[in-house]
Amino acid sequence: MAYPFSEIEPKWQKYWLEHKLFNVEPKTGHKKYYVLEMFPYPSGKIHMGHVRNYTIGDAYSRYKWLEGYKVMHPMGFDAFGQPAENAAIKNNTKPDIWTHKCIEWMKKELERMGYSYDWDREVSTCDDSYYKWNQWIFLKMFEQGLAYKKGSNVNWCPSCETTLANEEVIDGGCWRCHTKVEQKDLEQWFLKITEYRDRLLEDLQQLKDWPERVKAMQSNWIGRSRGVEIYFRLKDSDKTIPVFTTRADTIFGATYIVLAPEHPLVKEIIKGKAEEKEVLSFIDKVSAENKTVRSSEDVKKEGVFTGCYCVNPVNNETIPIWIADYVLMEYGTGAIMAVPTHDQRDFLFAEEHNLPMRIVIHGPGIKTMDPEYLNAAYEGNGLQVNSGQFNGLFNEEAKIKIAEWMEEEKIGKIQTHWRLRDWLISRQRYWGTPIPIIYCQKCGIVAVPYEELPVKLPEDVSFTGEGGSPLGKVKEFVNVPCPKCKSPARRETDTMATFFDSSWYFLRFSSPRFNNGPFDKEAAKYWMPVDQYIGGIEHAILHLLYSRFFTKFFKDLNMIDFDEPFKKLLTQGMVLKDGEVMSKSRGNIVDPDSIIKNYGADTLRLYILFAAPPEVEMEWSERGIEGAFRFLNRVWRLLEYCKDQPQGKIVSFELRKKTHRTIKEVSEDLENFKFNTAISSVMELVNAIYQNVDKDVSEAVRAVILLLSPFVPHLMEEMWQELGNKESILKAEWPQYEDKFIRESVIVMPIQINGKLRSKIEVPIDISEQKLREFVLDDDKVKSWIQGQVVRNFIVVPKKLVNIVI
RNA sequence: GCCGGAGUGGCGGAAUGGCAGACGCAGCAGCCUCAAAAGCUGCCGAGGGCAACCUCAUGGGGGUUCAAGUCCCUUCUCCGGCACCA
Repeated sequence: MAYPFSEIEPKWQKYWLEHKLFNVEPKTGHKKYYVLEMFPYPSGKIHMGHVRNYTIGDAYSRYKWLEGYKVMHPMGFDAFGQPAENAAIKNNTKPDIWTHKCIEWMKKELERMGYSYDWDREVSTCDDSYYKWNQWIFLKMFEQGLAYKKGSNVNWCPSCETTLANEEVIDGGCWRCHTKVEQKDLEQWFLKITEYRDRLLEDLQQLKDWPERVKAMQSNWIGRSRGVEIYFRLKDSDKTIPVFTTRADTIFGATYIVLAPEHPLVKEIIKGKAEEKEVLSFIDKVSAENKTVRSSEDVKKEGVFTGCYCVNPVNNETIPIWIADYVLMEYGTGAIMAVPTHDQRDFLFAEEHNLPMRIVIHGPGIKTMDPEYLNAAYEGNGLQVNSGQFNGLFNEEAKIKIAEWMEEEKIGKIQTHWRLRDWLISRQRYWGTPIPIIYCQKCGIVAVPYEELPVKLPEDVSFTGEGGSPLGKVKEFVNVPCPKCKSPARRETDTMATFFDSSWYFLRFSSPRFNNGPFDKEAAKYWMPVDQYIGGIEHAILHLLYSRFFTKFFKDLNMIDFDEPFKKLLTQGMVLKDGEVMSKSRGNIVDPDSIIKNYGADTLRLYILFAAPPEVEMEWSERGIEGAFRFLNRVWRLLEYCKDQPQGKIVSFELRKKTHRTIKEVSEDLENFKFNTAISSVMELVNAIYQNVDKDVSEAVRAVILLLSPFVPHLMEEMWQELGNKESILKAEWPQYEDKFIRESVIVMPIQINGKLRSKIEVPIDISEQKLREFVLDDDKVKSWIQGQVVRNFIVVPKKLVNIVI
């Protein structure tokens, strides 16, 4: 008979909720802990990804409770966003009605999993009590010049009919619908995240408990490159062309320069030259080419000579100016110095067009100084040659010396280039936070006064699905007086990207009902930073970068006193089915509901933690679920050996040892999120109990119940109560192991001969080396192995093993 | 190309430089049963041997060490990020 999970689980869920066991308030003298999982978009249904994410957080959170911490473990909903608009059109309803219904369903699903949330702290970003503070933050940024509007070439998703941030473009497609992103010239709102680029990069070093790959991804995205801007004067002119290089050490080898075809100087310098026609037709050809085609790697590098020359400022050499398609206007200055001997792209281009070369770095592998014999550029390190007063220096050193010298001579400037661009946050959608700005004919761009916040989303909006910003069609919303001069003005009809909402929700949780600001300074001081954050790797750049930016902004406003919002980060792996991500289109979704129905939430929780370490991908297996279920039934039946037992049953010392060791192992594993091995240790203990059912197993069973309770909370509450405990297991203490059971008096010592295991002998743990040697050499197997051979070495690793070298 | 991560049985996965494969899944055998299910017990990397046991084995090749899945060098493959980025 399977254990009655469908009765046990709802019973305890109700109990936890009614007794408010997970509600916390700041309290002096208590250790606080803040566990947070990335809050979901309320689609109405949870999927296995949620289950994995939230089960990891819940197990850890419950463990921290038992350890004696006051654990804040909140949950909320990232409730703005496009799917609600689409659903509203499809189901002929309104986004807010739809969203609130979804939130209700979703909450029920989360409750059915037995998660330990403090529901009193719940927030939804679509409530005006929340988005009011989005607007407040926006206005603070606007005041500081960190939020600004500008016209530029922006990413446009034709399917979502809205703009996208650079971070939202994945492989040239929209992050949500994968539609190919187009470019459009539009006036849009940006946040000056670039103002924080140094700190966003440098502070990554503080994040000791973040995964390397996340830090690497952010660092790549921010993309700092240090180098020198060098000024090449045009021959017979006062004009200069700046080029950017990270290899100032190769400047003496620059034998020509190359401009991007779009470079503004090109048309000017070729005017009247014999080459003008050819150059213009080349420019036409390149501009007709698709941008992605042009930047793909295997396309041959093409270019033409402009007929113009410039002067290399370090040696006054006159060198030709070319234009080529492999130089991009978007990066650096749109112009490069070409050093074919030490840059492979320049090398290929120079060979193709028969341009001169000169070696300036002498690497260890280079035998001749004659570039004629090169068949590839040498991009490694070496000593400077043909480099004037820098000859003989190691190039890495020369790189710095040359840069400094160029600055002194005013022929160059040390510079840093960044890949990170400002964050485009305006969206031409309805279901988001209205941007609190009014446009006045006389006063220009005017901020909505703080006391008029929130600018509420109008409710009676018709969704036709025919495109264009829906808010623009609501006259009462758009037409307002200017806050300054009271003359008729027009309200901004774009809304904020939803990533704005999620960039600070972790702070809101510390004081979710606070109405004098986005969060209460004191509460934030107590709870923040988040001690443990858990979520998917897909947010490695987007959400995590934006949240770090907001945190630094709040620090600059003196609202908080720390730099980084998330102390420790765990990125959980995806749940796969048959080697692929579960998705509707693949039709391989396993619905958590059906698993709960057939096996219970405890089984699902146990399985998902046991099947793989949390940070790696896990393959879904129905057999695995059955195994987990089998194990829980086995645990449930342990009660038979605890209740109504005959008096005078003997306590097994071996079992006590196993029990205390298990406590030690599970505690250590939990600290390191090694749920899979923690569970396997408990499984071993359960196996050991079944080997000892004729003895008194009560201590061991009690340990099993406590150790499993973070993973399997409902069943363990039930068993805890069955053992006669009156209070919730959450009021119990995490078990402590006793040293005397961990220490061994006798151990089985493996004996290796030449590193290979040949025998084992049982010896007292504190045996002297002399005694041990005697025992070992007296062992029959050892004798037969070393028979007639000389023992060259006798290595004893105390309490570990013996290795005899013969 | 640069940066980050990973390669261990049929499968998921264990191993502070010290007995490779814990635990689970699948498989095989037995017990229980009229029978089945459930449960319980045992076996379960490959090759050799009646057996005791031996040999090989952690992507490949070198090295350090008494001892390497683990450290170093090199190489291959896969996954992720960035990239004609100067």
